Formats: sequence, structure tokens, C-alpha cells
Amino acid sequence: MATARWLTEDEQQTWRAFVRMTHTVMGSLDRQLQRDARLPHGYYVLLVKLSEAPDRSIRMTELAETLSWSQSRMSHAVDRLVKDGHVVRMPCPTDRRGSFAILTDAGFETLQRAAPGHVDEVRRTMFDNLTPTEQRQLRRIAERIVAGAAER
Amino acid sequence: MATARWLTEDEQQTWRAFVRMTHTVMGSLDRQLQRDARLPHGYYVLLVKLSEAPDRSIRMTELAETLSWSQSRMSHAVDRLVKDGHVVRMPCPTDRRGSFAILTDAGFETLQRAAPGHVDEVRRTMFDNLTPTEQRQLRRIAERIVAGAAER
DNA sequence: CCGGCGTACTTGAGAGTTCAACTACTGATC
DNA sequence: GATCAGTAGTTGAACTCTCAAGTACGCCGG
Repeated sequence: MATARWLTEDEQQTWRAFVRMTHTVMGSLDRQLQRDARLPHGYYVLLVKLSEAPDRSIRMTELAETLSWSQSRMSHAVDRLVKDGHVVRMPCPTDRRGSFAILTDAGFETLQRAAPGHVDEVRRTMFDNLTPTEQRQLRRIAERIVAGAAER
Repeated sequence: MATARWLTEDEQQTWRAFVRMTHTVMGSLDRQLQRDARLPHGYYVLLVKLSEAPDRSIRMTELAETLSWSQSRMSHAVDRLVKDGHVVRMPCPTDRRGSFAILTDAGFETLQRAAPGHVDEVRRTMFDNLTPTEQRQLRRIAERIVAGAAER
């Protein structure tokens, strides 16, 4: 449990900058989507996934796995989205335990209205601050970290 | 509001990798700290800040600004930390509106117990997956993004 | 010395997330 | 076809965070 591998001054700085970056970026994004579409960022991504799926519908479990969400979180989230009319549930015909989440037309419209502002915000907080080289570097770094976590 | 500056395929990939990375890293960290010290990452950082301050005490407002937290969030957080015995409040002698948060010995011990595991987790999820060059790149990128958001 | 504006918090309600049950169904085994 | 471990999803409580008010005090101009 205990360790001697403390962080160097340089790693410390990198780490703190990283944390500040994630809070900065994710914070602006959440605020923007909340303001313009009354959606947390995660819910926006959820709707995007549904919009990209055949018939705009995905099984709850598959959706949860895709987003790396717990089933509970997914269930609560879909509850809320159903209340708002963005999604409907449909029982799975072949497995009576299962159910599909389906994006409604209203949900799709919300998505279309929210998308431009969202993209703008992503640009402003990320890409406008990076050179093409830095962007490539960031992508590579992000992919390596995700891959590193996956193999465990 | 609407825009024509859509994301290129490449930017899209970078963006999604970035989001996955932040969730991966912050998720593991939160889980580790929750498991080992019953603290969310933010509360851990809060305690660290206090531990680094003279007399282990900081004014509420200053603490909130340092962490970019709202005063409300800080107030709720300190409530919780007081309940757990990690922190005490002390009214400011020179300004009767104000108050200090002070790290207790128990809080300091919690921090000391949590730190090694936390550092290990940071290593495993981040630095072990990055070359020294990539680490430098990440730091620069993070600093640019934070700076970009600051000037607005 | 007294309004009145700003500052330093606190409070309470609402929303999202997690965790630990719990229900209902499937699929394999005997 | 009865049993029983595993799968799909829901539920409720506890916790954190946000947002909007609210309280209490400092500081100033008249």
C-alpha cells in the first residue's frame, strides 16, 4: 500500500495542471449545456449515442456499457429523460427482462438545437487553444491513458 | 449561436478520447480515495491545501477561490469535514463575518494515510502510461487550455 | 450616526451519482 | 419440468454539487 515512488516536482505540476484543465473544460461544457439545453454533458452524450443507433434505440445494458455507466445510473438518467419527453422505454420483445431506450423526435430536436452551441464551446475551450501539433499530441496521450486503464 | 465550424473527424476523435481520458482518470481517483479514505477527490485536495497553509488554516473565501469552488460548495464541504472531525471552523477575530477552516490532527492523519495510495493511483493511471516527452507535452497543453479559459 | 451597498458566509431545495438491495426473467442442469 | 446461478433492470437512501435566497457584518457618504 505505502510507496516510495513520490511525485517529482515536475510531475506534481503536470498533475495539478491536468486536474485544473479537466475541471475547466468539463465545467464550461456542463454549464453551457445546462444553460442552453437543460442537460448535463453526460445526458447529451447519451442522446447522441441514441441518435447514432439504428432505429434510434439501444438496449439499456448496451448503452450503459458504451458510456461506462452503471446500470443504476443509466436507469435514473433514462427516468429523467423520459419525464422530459426526450426518450421512451420499450420492453424487449425477445427478452422480457430487457428494455430499449428510444430517442423521441422531441429528443432529437433538443439535440439538434444544442449541438451548435456545444461545438462552439468545445472549440473555444479546447481547440482554439491548441496548435494542430498539440492536438495530435493530446489525442495520442489520451488514447494511451485510456488504453492503459483498460488493460486491468 | 449557430455555427458552421463543425468538428473535423480528427477533432471529433480527439475530443472523444479526451472525454474518455478525463472520466477514466478522475473516476479511478475518486474510487480509490473513496475506498481508502472515504473522501471525494475534491475533499482530498481541500485537505491538502489546508495542510500546506500556515497554521493549517485558511479563510473560507480564500479557500474557495484557490480551488475555484463556490462559497456554497465550500460551506457544505466544510460542514461534512467538520462532522468527520477532519476540520474545525474558527471565527475570524478581525472580521466577524469571516471564518477560518483549520485542519485537525485527525484530518492530517487521514491525509497521511491516504497520500501514498493516492500517489500510486495517479502514477498508475497517468504517468506510467506516458513517456517523459508526452508528460511535458501534456503539461504544456493543460496550461494553455487553463490559460485560454482564464482570459475571459 | 445612519442608511445603503458590498462582502462573507450559510441554508435549503433540487438534481445527479453511487451503493446496496431487490424484482423479474433466462438458461443450463439434473 | 423443478432448481438455481446468472443477467437485466429498478428502487431508495445517502452524498455531493448547484442555484437562489437569506443572514450578518463591514464600510462609506451624507
